[in-house]
Formats: sequence, structure tokens, C-alpha cells
Amino acid sequence: MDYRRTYVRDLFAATPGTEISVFGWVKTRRDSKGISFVQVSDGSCFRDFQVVVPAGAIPDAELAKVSTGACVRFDGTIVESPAALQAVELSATGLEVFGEADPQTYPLQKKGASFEFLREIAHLRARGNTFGAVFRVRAQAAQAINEFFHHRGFHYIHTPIITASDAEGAGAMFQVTTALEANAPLEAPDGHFSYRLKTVNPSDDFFGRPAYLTVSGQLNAETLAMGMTNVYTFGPTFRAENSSTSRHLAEFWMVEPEMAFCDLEGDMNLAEEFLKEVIGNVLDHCGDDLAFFNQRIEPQLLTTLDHVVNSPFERLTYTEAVAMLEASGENFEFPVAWGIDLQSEHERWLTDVKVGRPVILTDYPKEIKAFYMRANDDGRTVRAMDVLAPRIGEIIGGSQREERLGHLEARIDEAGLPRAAYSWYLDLRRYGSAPHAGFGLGFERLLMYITGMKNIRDVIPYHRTSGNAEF
RNA sequence: UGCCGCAUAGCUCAGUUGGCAGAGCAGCUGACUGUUAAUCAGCGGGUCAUAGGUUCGAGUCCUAUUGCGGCAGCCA
Repeated sequence: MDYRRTYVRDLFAATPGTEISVFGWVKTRRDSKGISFVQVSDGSCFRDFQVVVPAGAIPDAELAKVSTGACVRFDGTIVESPAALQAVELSATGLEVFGEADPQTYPLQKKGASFEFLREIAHLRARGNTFGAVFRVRAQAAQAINEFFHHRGFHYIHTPIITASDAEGAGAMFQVTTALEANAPLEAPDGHFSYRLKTVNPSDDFFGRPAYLTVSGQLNAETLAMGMTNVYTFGPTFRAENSSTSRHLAEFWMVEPEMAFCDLEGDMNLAEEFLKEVIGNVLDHCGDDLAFFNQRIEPQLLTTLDHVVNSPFERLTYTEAVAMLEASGENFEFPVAWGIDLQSEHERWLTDVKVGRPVILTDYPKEIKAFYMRANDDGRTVRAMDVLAPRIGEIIGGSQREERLGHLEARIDEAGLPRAAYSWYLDLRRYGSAPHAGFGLGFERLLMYITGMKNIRDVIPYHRTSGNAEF
């Protein structure tokens, strides 16, 4: 056995008469008198391949093991199929069952299960249509992201997962420590365990100081952009927010480009090109998977994605957006006024009702944005941008960074943050500072947009949320 | 964290005013020479989430707990 063999995705174009083997997992078996049909899937593509077992070709006792979920190899000959749904099929002469799946206990069935139930058996859900498609699209989108940046001369960098910056302002953080130890074994019979404190002195902790899981690679990425010009990170990110919504995870993947010699217009141009190219790439490479999502998950999916790829994004300032919301006549739960942070309902009205495609909002009030965003001359707004997408809301958040030392120090002071903790970040402005900009894109939110999946927990193999670290 | 909703067979769900626990699919047994979530016949399958309470009687009403989901906040 070797990875170099013919996969299911290639079998549909196999020449009749070819002797070949099909490796995979059984979706269904249909029996008629003297003949059986077995659908075999190996995850290489959306479709599964039909194997025909003629009368007497395989002993009944062996064929009986071929049930939904079993792992098998069928040997045989490619033949033209007399039926309409496939051009060719495998006429089986031999069978090896690698692993049976007891039909009495195997939890998956050919009829659909709810996504909530499948989350409980996440270790088995990659075998189904939906999650096979989700994870193929995920792989293709990740590939497309790397290609997008590679073709534009961006360097792929790796920023630290563990950080000592404790005040980046991007959200609650997970502390990383060896000072705490679980007392009882995790498999304690009563299911309870407690913690023991090994030290109360930070200097005795592993890093000699408080340390956390990163909430953003941006500040580190800026340091590499100030020397390599165009860089990006693509890696895991952590938020300890106790948020239980369909679009938040405690562990998620984020794409963060950072560009020297770039302003907010350049940043917006990159974000728009990025979304169009990555979505276009997935449209080109995952047609069967997207057709499935369009048919079973989100009826307008393909229309929407084509529209995104082919039409310009709407660009509005925060001030213009607030004026539109105020003139909308809508009765919002949270009233609109200049200076407020836009609520989900406001963003949804702008994207889904007013514009109908992605919207880029810029120049937010400085009070509701992070300290590192570049101040505008009006004294009250900053060069921030959010890309809002219909259905899912904010998908990208970015800004032109404050490159002027004095302005940045003032903002750090205003925010009540300790300058000393940012000495290395301030050094970038002290020595050879440059105008620069970048953004962060939530990879899972992009996948929700591309697949039409409604819950972010269903576009990542194993979701981590508050109260859930299963598998 | 707040508000709301849900919890009945392996899965998806019905269950009327409080009165014998139901269906489809899956499973098992059989039928059918080419099926496409095959079809047809038969069979088995339940601590109605947990703990209390009201009642002659609770899947159904009340309380608490647990789990799951939705929305909001936080954000990507």
C-alpha cells in the first residue's frame, strides 16, 4: 500500500477495462437479488464511487461485513455503468475489509443527522457529506490564502503563540502557567477534581512573569514588516471571552497581513482583492462541494459568492453609515447616534438590507477603537476599517497604524496602558518608522461565508468554546 | 455574563383538556436480476434529561439542577 494510487476523485475518468482497487469507507449498500451496490467514499472529492458486486463474486459472509461506516478495499474492473448517475463503476472481483463498523452501534446513518448531534461525534463526522465538504473547502481556502500572499511577495512569518503582552486590548486572555496543577486524575470516579497552587510568586512561574495565549499576532507582525515590508501570519489565536454565539470560538485561526509603505486605502484594496481571490479560488477548485452547500445549506450561496467576486465592495465612512442608519426609518433596538459602536443589527441592516454585498466602513471614532490606530486630522476619528459581510457580519478588522512616536505615546497614556510594556513596539516608531497598515481576518468566519454553514463550530474540526474542550 | 427556547426509541421528531408511549429512518428477518437516501413485508427497540413537588392519576402542570441551542454583549 502506498499513497501513490488512484483515488476516488480520479476513478470517474478511468477507462473501462482497467483493473484497479478502490479504497475507502462505505456510505451505503443496496442489495437486490443476486447483486449488490456499494457506495465507497475516500474524502478525495465530494462524490462517492459505485461498486457493483455481481452474484457469487464475493462470499456472502464477507459481503455481510460491508455495512455503512466499514473501511474496505474493493478489487475489480472498471466498466461502463448502464445507469444514468455515473459513467463508470467498479465491477468487483475481490474484497478486503480493513475495519468493520457494527451497524447496531455505529452512530451515523445515511439519512441526515442534526449538526448538534454530529458535534458530539466530531471524530466521525468527516465521513459525512457535509463535513467532508467543509474540510475540503477549509484546506483549499488555506492553500488559496498562502498563494494569494506568495504571488504578491508577502513573506509568511510565524508570530508567537505565547505572549507576555497583557494589554493588547483585543479581548480576555488565557493565562499560561505551570503554577497550577490538577490534584486528582482527570478520570476521577466522581468526575470532580481540584487545583493545587504550586507557587504564588510570578518569578517562580515558568516564564518568570505572567504569560498568555496570543489574542493577535499583529504587534509582532508589525516588527517584521518594519524590515521585510510585506508579511503575513496565519495561525491559531485565543480569546477567553465567555461568549456563546454561533460566530465565536475560544480558539480560532486568523490571517494577519502587515504592510510597510501602505495607508488605509491600500489596506482596503488588499482586503477586497484578498476576499475576491480566495473565494474565486475555492469556486474554481471545489465546485462539487459548493454545489452541495448551495443545494442543502444556503440556497443563494453561489449567486452571492459570484456577486462578491465580480462587483466592487461598497466603501463608506463611519459617519456616512451613521447618517444612513439614522435616515433608514428602521426601529432599531439600540438607537443610532454618532459615537456609538455599531450593533449587530445596524451592521446587518447595512450589509443585508441597504447594500446587499460586502461593505467596508472606515474612520471610526477613536474612543471605540484600539490605541495603535492612526489618528485623523479631525482629532476625533482614526484610520480604522471593518469589512462587513452579509449573513455573518464583521469578517475583517484592520487599520493604518499610528507611526508617529508622540501620537502613539499619547494614545497609550490615554488608554491607561503602561508605556514600559510597549517599549519594543515604540522602538519601531523611534527608529526608522514608516507608514504601515494591516488587517486581521477570522478564517472560520470566512469559511462560514464561503460554505453557508450557520455555526462557526461546524467549520473547524474540533471546536473550543467555554465549557467545551472535547476530543 | 444576561434574556429566551428546547430535552420523548440509535437518529429526526409527533404526543390534543393531565387519563394504556407513537411515526419515519436506522437495526434484525425475509422478498425482489441494475440500485442511486432503492423498494416491499414482518419483528425487536423507552428510567419521556436529573431531583423534588401538585394530583386519584404527570411525557404533559410547578420548582431546582444539568446539558444543548438561539439572541445580545465582547470581537475575528
